[in-house]
Amino acid sequence: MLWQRAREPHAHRWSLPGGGLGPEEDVEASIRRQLAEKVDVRQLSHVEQLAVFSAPDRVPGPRVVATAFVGLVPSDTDPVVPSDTTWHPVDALPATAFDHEAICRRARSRLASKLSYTNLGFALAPPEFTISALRSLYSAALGYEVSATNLQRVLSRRGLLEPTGAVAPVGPSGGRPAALFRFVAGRLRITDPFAVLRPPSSRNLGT
Amino acid sequence: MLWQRAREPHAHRWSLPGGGLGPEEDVEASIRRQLAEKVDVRQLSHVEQLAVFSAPDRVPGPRVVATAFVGLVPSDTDPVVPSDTTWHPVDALPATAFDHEAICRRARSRLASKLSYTNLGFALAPPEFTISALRSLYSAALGYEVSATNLQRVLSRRGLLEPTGAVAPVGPSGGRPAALFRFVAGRLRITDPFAVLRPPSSRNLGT
DNA sequence: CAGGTTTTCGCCTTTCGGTCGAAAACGTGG
DNA sequence: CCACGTTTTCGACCGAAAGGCGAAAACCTG
Repeated sequence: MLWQRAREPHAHRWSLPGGGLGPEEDVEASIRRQLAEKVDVRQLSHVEQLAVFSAPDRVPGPRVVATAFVGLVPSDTDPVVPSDTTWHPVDALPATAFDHEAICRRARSRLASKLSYTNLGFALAPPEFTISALRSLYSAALGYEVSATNLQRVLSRRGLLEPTGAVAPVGPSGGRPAALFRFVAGRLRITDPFAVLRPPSSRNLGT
Repeated sequence: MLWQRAREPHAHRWSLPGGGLGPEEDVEASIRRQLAEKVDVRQLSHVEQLAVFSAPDRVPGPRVVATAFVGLVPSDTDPVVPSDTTWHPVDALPATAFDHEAICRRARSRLASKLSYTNLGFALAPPEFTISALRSLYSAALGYEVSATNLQRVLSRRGLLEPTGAVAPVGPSGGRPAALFRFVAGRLRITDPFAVLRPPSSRNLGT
């Protein structure tokens, strides 16, 4: 989500939301406050620090050190945004201001990595979804196609997926109606990565 | 590596090395400069940003926003340090200043996670090592025992390990002399994590 | 040379991930 | 109402990865 700068520097270029750190807040409170001016922050399903960007010349004029965050919203949310603000596909960004394109690339890389070895998928998915919808989400976020069969098995084995019992309405071209799933409650915050080199005799999975 | 504060605030408590950001440097250059006052920074095998700590009351007096880094040195290095500075086991930290204990815990957690799904092990190991020495390193960093057999197999399969041909001198109680290994050159920087949910038909491993 | 110690290696089992194709469950059009 | 296309689901198979175990190897000491 970018907004188009009206004034110099970098007028007309697109910019990440953000702003100065207030005296009574930490950086996460600050970014949530900045975002609240753009969207309904209650729709944020996940927020995490990305990195500090501090090159002396990253912005013209006085030195500005930025703490970049990754904020995710479920794919079904279409928040109302101000007129200068729109969503852009991360693969086709417009001309961006300052180092914001590099920040976006880092964020995209972080997302792709964490999708694979954590339960972060919950943050991208709507409350209920079909496996093929989830497959599309993962494929888009990872940048390559994944198998629906395998995706379902891997997430299920990790104890993340749960069938709702309902089925989705069928599409215009027919086909078997898809079962609806949700991420299990209690796994809606990011947890430990799924590690290799486990402790010996760890028969603790799936719970 | 902590140094003991001589003056208030938090006199006599132990503190992470660090300091202010200079006008002509980014945060990584800054932390390397700060560390250079304590140790030989050429021994640093890996440096990465950890997180920003920015609670308004994290230090008394004017607000200080800190960008914390993780810096690793190989286990065989014993750098000369100033008289106020010593190494401490991360499981038994002394009384620390400010929020530095929380920072250490986060760093420890980050290290344990990354050891598992990246090639970060190279940063902890000396240039040459035996498998059991490496096993000790991994066990200490992860906080639980790992199998030497499995560790060697996993790292070998990832193409990270290479035998030197030499063997280590035997210990006082005898036993078969251990073969020496090294991390393969070219893998001495952190690379992409080893991901699950791979793209279809990716026959690209081991190279 | 017997006994103790440590490392190494091969074998086995389990788990995991990837692939494929058949079957199921819908529409639609003759 | 039946043949056909479409989409989803599921089971089966396979290879790769990881964990576990014990025998063998290679050293010491007495």
